Amino acid sequence: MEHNLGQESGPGADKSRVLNVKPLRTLVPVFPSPSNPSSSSTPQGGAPFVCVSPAGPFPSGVAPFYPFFVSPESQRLSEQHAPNATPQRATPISTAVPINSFKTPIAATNGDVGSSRKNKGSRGGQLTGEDGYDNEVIDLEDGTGDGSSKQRKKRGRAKRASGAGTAGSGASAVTIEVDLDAVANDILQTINPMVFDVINHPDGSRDSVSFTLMIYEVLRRKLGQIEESTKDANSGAKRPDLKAGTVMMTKGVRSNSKKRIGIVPGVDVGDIFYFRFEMCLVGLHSPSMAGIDYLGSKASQEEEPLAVSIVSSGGYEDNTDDGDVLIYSGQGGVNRDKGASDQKLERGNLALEKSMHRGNDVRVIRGLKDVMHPTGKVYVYDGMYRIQDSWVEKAKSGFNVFKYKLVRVQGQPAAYTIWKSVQQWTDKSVPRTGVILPDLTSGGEKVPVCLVNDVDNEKGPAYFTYIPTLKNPRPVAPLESSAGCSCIGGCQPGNFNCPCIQKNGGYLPYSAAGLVADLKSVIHECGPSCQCPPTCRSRVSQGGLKFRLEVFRTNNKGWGLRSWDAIRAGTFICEYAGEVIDNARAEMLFAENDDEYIFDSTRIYQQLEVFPADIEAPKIPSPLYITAKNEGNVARFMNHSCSPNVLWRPIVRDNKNESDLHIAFFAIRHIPPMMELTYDYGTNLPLKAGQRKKKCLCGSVRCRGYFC
DNA sequence: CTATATCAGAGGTAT
DNA sequence: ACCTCTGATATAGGT
Repeated sequence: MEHNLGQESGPGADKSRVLNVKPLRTLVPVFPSPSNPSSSSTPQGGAPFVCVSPAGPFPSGVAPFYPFFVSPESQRLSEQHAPNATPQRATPISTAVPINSFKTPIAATNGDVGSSRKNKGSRGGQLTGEDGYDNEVIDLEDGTGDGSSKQRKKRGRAKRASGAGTAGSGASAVTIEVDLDAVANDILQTINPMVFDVINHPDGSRDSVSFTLMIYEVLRRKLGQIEESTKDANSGAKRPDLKAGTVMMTKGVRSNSKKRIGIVPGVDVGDIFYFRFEMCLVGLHSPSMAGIDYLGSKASQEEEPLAVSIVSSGGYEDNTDDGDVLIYSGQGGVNRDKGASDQKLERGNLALEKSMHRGNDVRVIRGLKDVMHPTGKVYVYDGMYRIQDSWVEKAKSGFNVFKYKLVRVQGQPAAYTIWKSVQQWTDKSVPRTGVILPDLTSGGEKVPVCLVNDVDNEKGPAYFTYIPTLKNPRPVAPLESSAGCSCIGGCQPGNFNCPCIQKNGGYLPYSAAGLVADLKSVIHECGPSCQCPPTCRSRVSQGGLKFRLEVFRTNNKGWGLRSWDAIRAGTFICEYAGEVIDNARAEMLFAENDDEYIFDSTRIYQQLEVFPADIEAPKIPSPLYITAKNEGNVARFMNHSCSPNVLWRPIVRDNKNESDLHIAFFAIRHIPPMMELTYDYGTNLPLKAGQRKKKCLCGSVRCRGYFC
């Protein structure tokens, strides 16, 4: 909540006390106090914020865009305290449904469940009917326009699973059939139809790309969650990434489906991806595996193939020493059965050759190892490169390999070089410049959080004490039984006897990679009463910081928060630490208008309405107010944005006969390193006594103009 | 923890 | 039909 220039130094804040010395876990100064008061923040005297007229909440020229955002009226959080109110939604599929809800209807056991291909003649890519569910029709264009080219084998997708049902369905083993296509269809049915209009626009947009990726993530995680909880012992490798991707392709839920040379609308240089399919779905790079994407001789008006994009991710002996130059290896020369051979000037190799001669630049994606997830990769879109040279050389194998020298086009935003810089800071070969404090947590977290200013002369935020966790977790009446679980080795997917899994609708709340499976209104974690170890997958938010964050000086928003490490969508980042206060104290602080660090769970916030069911989220058991003015963690530095990349969710943890309530922040999109972390502060209308609207400086095209 | 093995895959191009 | 700088899991090796 450092959004306002110098606002962190309130009226009572003595400038000389900025960064006072305090014991462990307290902000410690490493420099003398500024002697020149002019470098200090603006004093509190005048109105620090531009107040927006109540008549015009949106800046002129920017119309409210309700199809994708929930209108403030419809999103107002209920402030009634209904402790046990977690009504089942009437939507076709709620965010969490016990698996037996997905039992394939008898009508759908025709061996082609969920596939729209065979039904193309009558229904094309419509999202309904095939699964036997009688859902409202959402008419989707089938982006392929060709339903018969692929006749895939349809194996019965039914899975067997043994184990007790969810609470109330008894403990007898049941055979559960799960049709993932039907599940996927149900999820797609819950999407706001207007979202598809944006996605299907022939020219992509940031929204189109963003929505596509959000839907893909929801599908992928949900399918993975279901699959892991229903798989039997000897089931083979599962690929929810492919399954979700196929569904999206089949239904035409993709952006920029027309392949093109040059930039891709809606995809920014520096954007990151965690699956090849993501790049495929947004039109950045089509092949699901191959490294070179090109227009065939038919597709390009010319008689020759032309390259459009390449992925360099370690499969060949590429050279990436220079951040702006890439020596890329051609494709081919390796065959599982026949062994190594010379590469030929065909396919992608030929296309790159032709593109070089015609001077057509190509998109470059660099695949890197994901340090947070060593088994996985992260793909960085590094923008346009010019093919400057090509030659043939002998690889280590002794066979000929094509090589292409690509040079990055000037004038593009930094992307891969940011990753290189972070790497250099990490291995200490180059120092991070502008560091004021190497670790403002003073060891309070497992990873240091540095304080950086390479913008102006501000020496640091106002004094506060760093605490890593919420001080007085607010006990709430347990929604159900508060008895913890007895999963000695940690809660396991598919164990429907685990009470914690039952509370999450039959699933673990987090994937094996630690991502939230879905952003349901309340996430139930294991708590002190549970017997599972701290490594339990249901304790993700209790592990402290994982990312190397830094508090940095923004250009115009005071201090902000960002990460050296890339953050994958769905990842827990931190909780909101501070001091829990009651309603009366919160009202008082609001009235004094002197606390910029109040977390207020009752604020209305604007949220992407991709899944309208999210309108009601988050349902918090009771209002929660936290002040982080005097004590807090990194969350207090997160600024507001009307197009945020972070979202909060309430976490409930069992603790004897009560439950502890925490606020956890999750990434809602992939966040490249060094990009500011922001969430939607929301609005509090009508304003509480003494409260003022604050001018929003997020710069988003959707900026509401204010927050409060 | 890092490296290697295994293998079922997907869309796209070419045949 | 053929190709391919995947990705999850398993196993072996190293520190």
